[in-house]
Amino acid sequence: MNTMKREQLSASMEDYLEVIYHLSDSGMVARSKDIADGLGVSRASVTGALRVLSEKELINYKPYGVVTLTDKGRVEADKIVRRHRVLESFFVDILGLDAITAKESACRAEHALGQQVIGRLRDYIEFITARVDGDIAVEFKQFYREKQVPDA
Amino acid sequence: MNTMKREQLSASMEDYLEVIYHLSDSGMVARSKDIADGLGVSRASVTGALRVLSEKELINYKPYGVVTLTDKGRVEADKIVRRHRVLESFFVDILGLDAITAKESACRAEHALGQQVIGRLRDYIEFITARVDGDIAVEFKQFYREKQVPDA
DNA sequence: TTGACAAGTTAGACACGACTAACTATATTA
DNA sequence: TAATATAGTTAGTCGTGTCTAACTTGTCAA
Repeated sequence: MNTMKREQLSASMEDYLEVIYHLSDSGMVARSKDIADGLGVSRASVTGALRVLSEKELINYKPYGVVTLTDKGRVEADKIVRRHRVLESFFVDILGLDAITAKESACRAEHALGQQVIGRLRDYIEFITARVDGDIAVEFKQFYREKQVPDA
Repeated sequence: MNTMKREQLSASMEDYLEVIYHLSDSGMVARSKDIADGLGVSRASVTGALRVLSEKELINYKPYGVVTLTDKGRVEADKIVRRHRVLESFFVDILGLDAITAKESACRAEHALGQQVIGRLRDYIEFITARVDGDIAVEFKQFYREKQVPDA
């Protein structure tokens, strides 16, 4: 029955997990230094976070050892990464925001929105993207450009 | 030249300011008790927050006195409330989420998204809402309903 | 006008997440 | 293989935001 721990991950811990996921993803082993660099945080902070994630059984971790995701950790990281991707896609493909703003905003908002909102957002992107009668993204781009410079 | 303090408000302080704004809005004086109830926080926490907001010159506050927004505070609160409203509107009017989920999500996301994203979102709502060729919100509602129950 | 209750404050504790400085382990390489 | 550089950990501190318990102030009704 899985002990039913209510332990929601904090935004910080989600960030750590996400970076570990991406580092593992790109073939490399997730090293403490890389995690620190990836999050702009001290190595000492990483050590603390690794202990927490390890206690929650989301990563395999021994002091001075390599860091890998457990199955449970991969599932969690997957959820986070998916949330991130949906948001980033929405910001770029629907709102037409630049890549940097989109990524930064997704990073911050991904911790604040639940599965219901993200799921609906995913549906919305699909819905808008799949429409055949006119390209709404293009039309919207024109709309807000005209708005920005009302009479230039 | 306004001392140019870079002091961004924390999410918590934004919440306090927002509640004070709404309490003042509805004619009443913002009492510590009401702020506490509004945020689901102890009265002691409110006292601490009021001191902080007072130091930042966002509220007028003396121990045991009434709390009112300064001009600067009203400007800040206004920004926060506007962000909140744009998000809530997006969640309800575009994504078709229920009022409760929309409000809760807006409360959490409003601290994570900057003016650029919120502004673009506002434009998007306007753009979609103003379209004459078909009601996209209604079409989308149909879309995700069919999606939820693929063959029921 | 005073006594009781409600509202507000203070003091002290705690959790979280970050930091620096100093130490230890591991790797590299001469 | 021994010296050294790099990576990782530990210990201790800090800021933020929360809490409870105890105290103070304010208010209102008898």
